[in-house]
Amino acid sequence: MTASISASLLDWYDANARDLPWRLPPGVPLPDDADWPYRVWLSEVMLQQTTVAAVKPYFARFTALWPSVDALAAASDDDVMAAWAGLGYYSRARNLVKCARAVAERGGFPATEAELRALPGLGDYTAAAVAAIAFGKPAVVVDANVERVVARLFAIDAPLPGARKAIRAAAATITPEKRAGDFAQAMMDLGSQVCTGKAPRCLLCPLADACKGRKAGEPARLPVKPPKKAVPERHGTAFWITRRQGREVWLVTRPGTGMLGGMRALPDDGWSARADGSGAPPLAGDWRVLGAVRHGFTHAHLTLEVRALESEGQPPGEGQWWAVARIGEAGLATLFARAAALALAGA
DNA sequence: AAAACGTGGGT
DNA sequence: TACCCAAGTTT
Repeated sequence: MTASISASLLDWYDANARDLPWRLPPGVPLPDDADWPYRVWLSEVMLQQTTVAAVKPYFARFTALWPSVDALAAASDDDVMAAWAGLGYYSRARNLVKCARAVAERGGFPATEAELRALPGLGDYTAAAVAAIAFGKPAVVVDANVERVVARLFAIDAPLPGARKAIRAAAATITPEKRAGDFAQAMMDLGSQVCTGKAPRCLLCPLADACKGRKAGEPARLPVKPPKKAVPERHGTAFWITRRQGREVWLVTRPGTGMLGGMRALPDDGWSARADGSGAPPLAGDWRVLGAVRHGFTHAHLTLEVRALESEGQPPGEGQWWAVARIGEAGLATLFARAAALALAGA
């Protein structure tokens, strides 16, 4: 019974697998090549909480700039952070570099789930995914897609996150010894294309006959999720400080932890997800209000006012003058890229 | 254990 | 428009 589930799913995958830049076609043996685990790992980290469409151009750029884990390990933090700009969850990029250096140091990626799990930025999901997809290990790979598919398949009604243990145990019963990587990716393809959150396409599902959630009537209500918290509204100010008739702008590097940590940015008034900014500019002067940018984070919505000043002196603290013509290469996170766009439009 | 941590696309 | 949420990890 459970064996027939994995067999049905793999048959479906053989016919319906998505063609993705980091993926082998179904059934193709694992390459005996050190760059293969690197590409799997890189794609998995990029895909954490991030859509396939968003990842594609970043994966292409990273693999062109740094074709191997050794190349990435040798890159500067600044270059990697700048290349990650716009993808979000920047702690991933900070951990990416740490992980690359650790892996280069030990001479390649480890092949076991436990060793992978000990690397920076690899949690339960990513360690299992790399073990299965890069090394063919029969690891139990559970992401949000698998949670949804399994909760429905076995009609697990307990609410998340409490249901995770039961979901994982159920997932383990259908994980095959062979083609573990294909199986993991098949579950994720099924979850993203067929067993979708809102309107599952049960008529196209290779597991419909076995699905207890479908039998029970309302597969779309599973898995049961906890109520969502309200997202606070915050206000802050960013400062566009120029010299040389607006040809250079003052940029800072944000602290290594916290929001947009380690990213180059415009100076601001200390706003955070927890509190509004002070509004206080870093320099006295005749500031011009250029407008505001609205930006949604996971746990706060921000209105960022943008003020501009052509300055004689240097602002206090660490920072650098950056050619405005090259602002696109500064590696600004989307929030500050929008603020910069506003400044350039109003200049 | 709960909260922090980005962004863009879909509905 | 507003809300949802996607191949999660860290503290």
